[in-house]
Amino acid sequence: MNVEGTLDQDDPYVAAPPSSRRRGVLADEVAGYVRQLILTGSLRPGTKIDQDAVGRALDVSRSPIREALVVLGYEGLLDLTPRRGASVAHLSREDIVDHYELFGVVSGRAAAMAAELLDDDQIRELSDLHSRFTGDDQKALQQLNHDFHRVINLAAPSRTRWLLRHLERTVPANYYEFADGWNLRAVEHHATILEAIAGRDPEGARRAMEDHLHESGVAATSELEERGFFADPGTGGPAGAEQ
Amino acid sequence: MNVEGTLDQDDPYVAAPPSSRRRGVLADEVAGYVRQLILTGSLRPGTKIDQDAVGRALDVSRSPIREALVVLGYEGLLDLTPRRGASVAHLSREDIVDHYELFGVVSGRAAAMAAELLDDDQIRELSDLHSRFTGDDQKALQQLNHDFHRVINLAAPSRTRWLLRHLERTVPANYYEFADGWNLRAVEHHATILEAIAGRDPEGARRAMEDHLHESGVAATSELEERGFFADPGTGGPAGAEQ
DNA sequence: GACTCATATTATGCATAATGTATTTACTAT
DNA sequence: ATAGTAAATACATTATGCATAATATGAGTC
Repeated sequence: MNVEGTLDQDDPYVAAPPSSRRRGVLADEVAGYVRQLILTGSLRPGTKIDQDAVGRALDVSRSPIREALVVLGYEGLLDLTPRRGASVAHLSREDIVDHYELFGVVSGRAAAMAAELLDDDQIRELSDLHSRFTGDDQKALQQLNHDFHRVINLAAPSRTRWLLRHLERTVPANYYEFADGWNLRAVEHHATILEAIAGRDPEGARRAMEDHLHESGVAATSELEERGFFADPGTGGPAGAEQ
Repeated sequence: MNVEGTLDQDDPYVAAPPSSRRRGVLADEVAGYVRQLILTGSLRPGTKIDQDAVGRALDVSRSPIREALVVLGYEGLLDLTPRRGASVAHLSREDIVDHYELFGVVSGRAAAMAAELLDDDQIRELSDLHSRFTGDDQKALQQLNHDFHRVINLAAPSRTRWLLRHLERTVPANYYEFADGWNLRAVEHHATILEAIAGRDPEGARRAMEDHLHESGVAATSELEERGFFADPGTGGPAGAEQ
């Protein structure tokens, strides 16, 4: 049927990444691929995932695809229905905000522990990372931001770090977060957090971190809004039209 | 069920459930099965998962097993190494305590929202569930406990509920929790929580819930301790004895 | 013309086979 | 005897085939 040219209309499964062909992580690649499609809005909420189409796009079989779908289901990005396959979950603005709020209370816990447990070397490292947080290079900023939080999270026990990784992965925004003037706000927030930690003020650090994540959620939501991520077909629209 | 005889060394993959043969949920069954083996201590930390053995025990093929292992990996119960399969994660006392602490901050958030948002009917239902929390029937107590928390969590947004389900599933203790005098303590805790919610006191509800989960963690840890769940050589270190 | 039921088609889920990689074992050379 | 290397084995991972549930299509009836 679809030899190759018949994907013009609406076939979101287009980009066929380089055939890394490295075994053992195919499922991860597939998960990343589908995650991107979802978080960038290429796959709209409610859309069914066509396993064969994914397989064709990435040139892999259904085994790794299946594992990837299970993972994305656990991340909350897909709804898995037993004999009906997977479909893109409906993520509302409230869900995004809530997600960041959760991120906030867990990160806040880590920050409070950091204020008590980090040694002077680590605080110096934190300060150093903070001072380098300038420029326009999105990739670099993202890396610095990641490292900054990483040093803080080192003070938390492993289970907390595990949950933070989990929450971080599932956030639909990491990709665009530092657009506009957001990085300026982030620097201010980081300064407040750093100050509280250096001042050995656990509750202050917790509050600062919670605020930071809260505002991150607001920023992420409006960013996603602009990208048309919440493109409801409107509850008014009848159901028969979507593909 | 199957936990009694020689399950330590030889072949932990003993119980072969009836061949339900119902499609679409095989992976869930496998996940539940392996989860039980881990949480009951039949599979010790560091043990490699023998996929063929699981397949033989449950009479299923590799596909659903693989999906189950991916899930358990995401739950933190298994360590998945790319080309080296899955092995049981090392869960320390600190991990368990930490897990309940996380459970606490998220549940606390839900409880605080419940104090603000639950209507009178729901509070009555909560009170009713609470008053029925007596007797010795473990199953019934577990169900009542579950319902009690469920009503509270209804006040939280869906993402929070999702995370709570996630955290609940991963707790190595649900199975034995109400042993000993723990249910008496739980009743007291629930009374305090209920009081705060009925009194429209968000912060009180949060604190009460966090305390509840904290003590749950302590109880769970000692319960697991008694069952020999932490049967590693002391915190010192697992020298190269394990396989 | 709308609805119901039967049939055909599609796609999901599981089993099995094939493939490649890590690990162990055997052998040789120093 | 030991270290290094190469063959062999075991096993994780991916691909493919097949049975079945779900969905779409069309005929027949009210």
